[in-house]
Amino acid sequence: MDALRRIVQALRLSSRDAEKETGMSGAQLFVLQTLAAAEAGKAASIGELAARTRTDQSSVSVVVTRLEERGLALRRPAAADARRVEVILTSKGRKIATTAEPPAQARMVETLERLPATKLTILRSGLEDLVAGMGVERQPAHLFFEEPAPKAVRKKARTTTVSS
Amino acid sequence: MDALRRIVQALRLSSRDAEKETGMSGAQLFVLQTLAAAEAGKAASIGELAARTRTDQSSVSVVVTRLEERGLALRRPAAADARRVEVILTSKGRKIATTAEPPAQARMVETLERLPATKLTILRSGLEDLVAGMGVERQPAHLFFEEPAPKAVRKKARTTTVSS
DNA sequence: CTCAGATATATGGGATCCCATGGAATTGAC
DNA sequence: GTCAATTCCATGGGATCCCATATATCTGAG
Repeated sequence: MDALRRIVQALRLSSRDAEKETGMSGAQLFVLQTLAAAEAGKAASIGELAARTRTDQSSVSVVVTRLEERGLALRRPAAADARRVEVILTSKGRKIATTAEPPAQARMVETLERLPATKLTILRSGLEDLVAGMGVERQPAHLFFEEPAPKAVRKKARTTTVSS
Repeated sequence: MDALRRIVQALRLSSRDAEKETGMSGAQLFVLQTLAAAEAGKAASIGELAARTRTDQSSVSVVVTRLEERGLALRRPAAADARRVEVILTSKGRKIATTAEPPAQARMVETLERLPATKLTILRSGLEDLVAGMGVERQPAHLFFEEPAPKAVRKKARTTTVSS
């Protein structure tokens, strides 16, 4: 738990540092990169982004507003469902999404790439156990040099947590 | 990374749930329990609590104010150094600190206790590698059924992160 | 003793997080 | 077609987080 707290704090502080350098917060960058990863010709709604980023839709809504203000993304009503908005990357936003990476995450990637395969497997398995033990829906833990996780049904995960 | 995000979100949501039940937020409870753990006859300063909880002193100051408002803790000038305040648990606060535990953390503890010893060792080692790879000062990763970590020099850790 | 540099903490500012809620749109039973 | 239930998202509210800063205090060199 203390190691987790250290990791979380380092990520937070790194996010703040990156913010100073690039003018972009960690959350904004993360949403940008999530958008870039999702756009195989397909825009993402606020709810989808929220599921992908493991945050609440209201938080994503605010972050997207910030991105809009900076010309990095824009909202467009979805054709199939007027309640939905689609979030589109601008070319400016795409450029940032494909080049920027928060330093702490980069270091985590490097560290993981240096691990022996068996250790990495067990680490993943252990984290998976933790996720499962916390009553979050059971899915393989995907580390960040793998494919993004499929969209989780966020509401359901919440329900499970409450019921425990 | 996704597993980490899930864990973090589950902890956050659990903190919110606990808040609804007990009227105490996760941060407040965590500071309370950190205080209770530290008080082998010794009060803690704001800076010490910040180091222990891996958060900024300004955040702890705000949380302690909240605890004071609720009669769970109080501030007292330190005898040896007039810049310092000591944070003292009240009996009310102590009672809560020793009985309440956020559900998600309890579930993490249970999960870890069920792991084979070898797996647990490797999990700890892997997390330690992650911490080290992120440029945080190198110390053994203590999991939460062990002794609290010694006080880290927080400023120094920050410097290391920046220099990377 | 003096004072520059360092330390401890409260406070303001801004960003993010979740909860709650309202308004608009969608869905499907009747 | 009607309408209750559900869904989607923007917005407000409150808590927490870190950075920056001001004020008070401490420390140690001169």
